[in-house]
Amino acid sequence: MSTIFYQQYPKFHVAVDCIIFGFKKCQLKVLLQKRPFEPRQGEWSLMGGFVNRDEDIDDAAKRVLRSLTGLHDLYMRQVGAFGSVHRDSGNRVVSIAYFALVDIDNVSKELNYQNSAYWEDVDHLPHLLFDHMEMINKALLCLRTLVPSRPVGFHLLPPLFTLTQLQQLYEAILGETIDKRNFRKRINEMPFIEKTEEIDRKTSKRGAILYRFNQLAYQDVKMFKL
Amino acid sequence: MSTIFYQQYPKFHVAVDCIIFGFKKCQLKVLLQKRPFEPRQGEWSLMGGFVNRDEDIDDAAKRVLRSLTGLHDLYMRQVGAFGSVHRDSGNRVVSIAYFALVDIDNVSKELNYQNSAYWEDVDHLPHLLFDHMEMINKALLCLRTLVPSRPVGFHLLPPLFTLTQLQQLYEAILGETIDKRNFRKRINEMPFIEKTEEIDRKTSKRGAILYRFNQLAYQDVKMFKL
DNA sequence: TCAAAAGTGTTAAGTTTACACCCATGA
DNA sequence: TCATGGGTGTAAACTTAACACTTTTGA
Repeated sequence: MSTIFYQQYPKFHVAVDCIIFGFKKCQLKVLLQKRPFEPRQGEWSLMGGFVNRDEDIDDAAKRVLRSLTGLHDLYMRQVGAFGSVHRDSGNRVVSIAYFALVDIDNVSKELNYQNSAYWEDVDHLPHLLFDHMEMINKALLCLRTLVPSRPVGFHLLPPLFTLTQLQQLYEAILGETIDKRNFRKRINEMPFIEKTEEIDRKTSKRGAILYRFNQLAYQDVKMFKL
Repeated sequence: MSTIFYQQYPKFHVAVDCIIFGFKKCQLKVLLQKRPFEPRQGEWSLMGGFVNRDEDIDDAAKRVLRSLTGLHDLYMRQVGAFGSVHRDSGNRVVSIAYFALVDIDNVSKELNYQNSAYWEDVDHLPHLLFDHMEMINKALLCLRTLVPSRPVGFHLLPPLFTLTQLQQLYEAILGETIDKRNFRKRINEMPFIEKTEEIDRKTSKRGAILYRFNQLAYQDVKMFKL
């Protein structure tokens, strides 16, 4: 074909970097890697990987996410492309950042261990390699913009959750306290957040009703506000 | 350095594609190119270009934008990276989309002509090359999300504008009609949208007061709502 | 003199916020 | 029996939405 046209132009390494968010003990967390190889071995970084020749960039991100979590279907969105000339000290690499939301207990501890990956609180992050902090900040911005108007927070929780857990999740993401009664009033108005028969007894003596997010019921309504 | 590490990984062409928005006659418009070269000569497309070896991707976008508009400092934001394997029928190309907002009368008609570029209404777009329509749709989404909470619309207007123009701009971007009195009430509460002494007589017999957006005054307030 | 766009306030409806006490249970 | 987290409603403040007529002037 007309591939000759393209030959005069330079080529670049293209990578993906993944910001994996989790939630535990009222804290929003990111999965960081203590880089297990050179260059810059031992430094904190996001988990990344190069895009393969016959692989969509989204699929490269899925592959990297899977390799670190063991999860196949997770919520993932592109954050953006990072392409400063000297962003990677080793070579010119254009990297595309993705963020993912996972239920932290579903993530393979085995794979985390193998990859020297650890959960760190988003508001106590160590110094990071290259422009990875910038990537996290942009991902956080995406998340904070998305979360009040789309029911995405549920991906960070187990399938059954209490309203207290849900509220603490929103407080952690948005960085502000929410009035308990107002919060529950709003949640109760959403037909796709369903009360179950189950009771959680782990966090209180009295026990708390467990709720479930019903994706199908949400399809009918398609409206969510904080 | 440790560049050996990178050598085993594939390299790709990296391009930028620019969605240039303008506003004229109550219509939001995009600058499209009738592709003047092979492959796919004659098809409608966004204006794009390959990233140079020692060029930040943002700078590549600025270069392309300048080459088509003649403008140096324009409002520009990244939309995202597009990297499906077969998105470009010629070769594997990862493309990063940017959108820009311009005052349509500032754009060089000369350069538009040289590049076979034409302004088209966003809601009457022709069939476009590759995934360029997808890029425009994502850019529109960005714009529509941004516009009600950030004072970016002004980049689409001349330095002095009437409130009717401003309202029509918002109506065109958001695709909904706005109540005139409510709109003007809100605008009047924003100290950084300043009345001038000038009167516009082009669009009405009576004449309309011209306003100006004061970027510095906005820095102090930093709040804008619709 | 009339057509066409500019300009101007009030009221009702809806939304958001603030706020405090009782309940159930395991230790 | 008491400490802990779970659960519940109302009223005031604020924000948003709906609505119609007068002004100016060039043709």
